[in-house]
Amino acid sequence: MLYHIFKGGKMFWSKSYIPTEKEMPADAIIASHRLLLKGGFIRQELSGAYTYLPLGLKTLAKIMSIVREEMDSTGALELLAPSLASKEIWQATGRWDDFGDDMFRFKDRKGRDLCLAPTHEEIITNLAKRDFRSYRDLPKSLYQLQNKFRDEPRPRSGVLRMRQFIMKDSYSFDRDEKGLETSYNLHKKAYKNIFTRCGLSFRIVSASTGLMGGSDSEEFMIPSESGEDRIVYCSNCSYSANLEVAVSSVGKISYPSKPLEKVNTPVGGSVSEVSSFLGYTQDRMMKSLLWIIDDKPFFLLLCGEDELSETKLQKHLGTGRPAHSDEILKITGAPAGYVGPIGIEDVAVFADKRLEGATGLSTGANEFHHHYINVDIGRDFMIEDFLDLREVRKGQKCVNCSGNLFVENAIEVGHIFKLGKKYSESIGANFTDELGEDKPFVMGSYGIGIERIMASAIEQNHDENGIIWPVSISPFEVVILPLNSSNENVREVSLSVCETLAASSIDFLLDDRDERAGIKFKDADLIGIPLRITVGEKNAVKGMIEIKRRDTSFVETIPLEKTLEIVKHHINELYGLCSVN
RNA sequence: CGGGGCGUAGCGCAGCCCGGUAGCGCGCUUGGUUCGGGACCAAGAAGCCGGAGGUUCAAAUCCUCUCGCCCCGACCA
Repeated sequence: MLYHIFKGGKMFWSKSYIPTEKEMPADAIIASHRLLLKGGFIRQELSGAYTYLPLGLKTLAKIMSIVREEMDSTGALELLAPSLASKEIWQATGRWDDFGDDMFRFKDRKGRDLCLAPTHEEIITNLAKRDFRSYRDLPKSLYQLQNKFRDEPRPRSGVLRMRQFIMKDSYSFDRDEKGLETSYNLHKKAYKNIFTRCGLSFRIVSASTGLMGGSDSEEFMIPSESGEDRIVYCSNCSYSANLEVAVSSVGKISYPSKPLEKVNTPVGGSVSEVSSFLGYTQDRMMKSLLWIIDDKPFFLLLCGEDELSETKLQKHLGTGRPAHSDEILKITGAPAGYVGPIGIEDVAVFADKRLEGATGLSTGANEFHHHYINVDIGRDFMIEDFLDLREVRKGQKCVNCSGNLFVENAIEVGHIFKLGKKYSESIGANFTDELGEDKPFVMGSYGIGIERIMASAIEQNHDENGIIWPVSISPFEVVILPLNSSNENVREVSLSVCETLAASSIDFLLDDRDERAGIKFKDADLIGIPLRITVGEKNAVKGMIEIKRRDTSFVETIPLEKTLEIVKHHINELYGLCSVN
C-alpha cells in the first residue's frame, strides 16, 4: 500500500509469494535443491514433481525466453503437441515396448491404451508425414517447450531428475545427410549460445545414443559435483566424451613369458588381495568376470586395474548381468575370485583390447585359493575377440594426442542426435524428391532440460549465503531494500528509485515488508538477485543510496540522481559475463 | 529392484529402548520496546504422533501390514 502507484503488485515482496525458510530443508542434499526450497522458488508435490512458485517460474520463463530467441534465430518453428499419446503411434517404432516401465501408461474410459509422452519423436514425425510432402517443404525444424513424463526408477536431486519436467525438444527434417549435417550444426551453435547466455560453463562431449538410436550424438555437460554423469576430457587437446563411450590409450602389458604355473593363494579373491600376496602390481592381474548374456555364460577379461563398462559391453554383446555365485560355482567349479578362462570349455571369452598380446599375467585357476601365474594371452586359452570393454580412468592417455585424461562429474543439460531415417522409415514418413521418388526424411532430434539449466546455474553459482544468479536468468535484475519504510525520507527515496528503474524497464523487486534490516539482507542474499539497492535512513536524508553486487560484494554509495547511470553500468557488466560475443 | 534412513504443530526436531493421554526451537497472532546483517519482553493460537489392524485396563511408544518421502547402488534421452 505504500507504493500503490505501481499496479499489479508484481514487484512488491509483501504482495508476492516468496516463502523463504530460515532453516535448511531436511530432505535436500545438493545446493540447487536446498536453495530453491529455502529461497521459496519451488515446493515438492510428489517424488519427482514440483510446483514452481512465482520466483521459480520467473526464472524458468527467463530461461525459456533465451531458448526461444536462439531457436527462432535458427529458423526453427515453435509448436506445442499434446502430452497424451496413443499406444499405436508408439508401436510403429517399437518404443511402446522399448521404453518399458519408464513410460506412464493408462487406459481411457473406453479402454484404449494411452501414455504420457516421455519424448515426441513419434508424434512430430507423424506430423511431418502428413504435412511435409515435397523436397520443396524441406528443410524444416520444429521445436516445442513441453512437459515430459518419465516414471524414473529413482527421482532425485531436486529438479535434476524428475518424473515430470520441462524439455525444449526439436526435430529437424532434411532430404539427405548433408542437410542433416547443416541442421545439426545450426542446433549445436544455438545450444552453445543458449548455455553461454544462461551464464553456464559447459563442455560438449560425444555420447551414447541409448534409446533414441541414430548414428551420432553429443551432450552438453555442466561440470558439477552434483552431476550424475561422468565425462572424460583431455588436458591437451579437444577430446571429450561421456565416460560411457570414452576411450583411452594405454601401454602394452608385458611381463616375462614363462611356463604356466598354478600357485596357492590362501587369501581373499579380490585383485588387491591376490596381487599383494603375489607381490604383483595390479596391472599384472587379469580380472576374469563371468557374465550371463541371453542365458549364455561369457568370460569377460580385463586388466586388474580396470573396470568393466556396462554400456560398452551392451553395445558389443547385448544386455547381460553378472553371474550369480551358484552359477559361477557350477560353471567353473570355484567361487568368485578364483575363476579364469583356462581349462573351461564352452564358455565364450572376450577380452578388453588392452590385454591384446599381454604376457606373464595371473588369473584364477578355477580352484579355491589357487591362481595361475605366467599366463600368456593367446597361448594358454582361446579368445573369441578383443573388444573395447574397459572404463577410462583418470591419468590414462588420450588416443588423439597422448595428453592426460581427466574424469569429472557433470549435469547433462542438452543432447543432440543425428537420428537419420530410424523414425521416418518405421513411421513411413516420406517426401517426394525432384525425380518423383518417395524418400524418408533424414532427421535429427535435440533436447534441452529447462529445469536442469536452473539447477546447474545454482550449482555453479552460489555461496554460503545463497544463490548468485547470472543476471540473464535471475528472477529480477535488482532488489531494492528500504530499511525502514515508516521513515519519510526512506519512502521518498525508494519511490524515486522505483520510478527511475520502472521507466527504464529494469526488472526490480521492492522488499516493502515490515521486517528488520537483517532479515531483508539475508533474504536478498538467499534469492540471489545480482544487484541490491539499499535505502537506509542516514543515506536517504542526504539523498544517497547504496548499491551492492551479489557476485563480488562490491559496495558503493551514490547520489540518487546517478541511480540509472550506475545501475545500468553494473547490469551491462553483468550481462557481459553471459554474453555470446 | 537391492541396501540404509525418516514420517510427531507451517518448518526443523526431541519423546519411542523402559506404554500412563504430547514437548522444544523457529515461524504465526496480540501488545510493548527495538530497527543496517535472521532483536527482546509478555500473553496466546495451533498436532486424530502418515494410515489400517493387533496386544493391553491403557499405545506416539510394543507387534503385523500398508502408504509416503529421502539417501546409496542397480537402472535411466
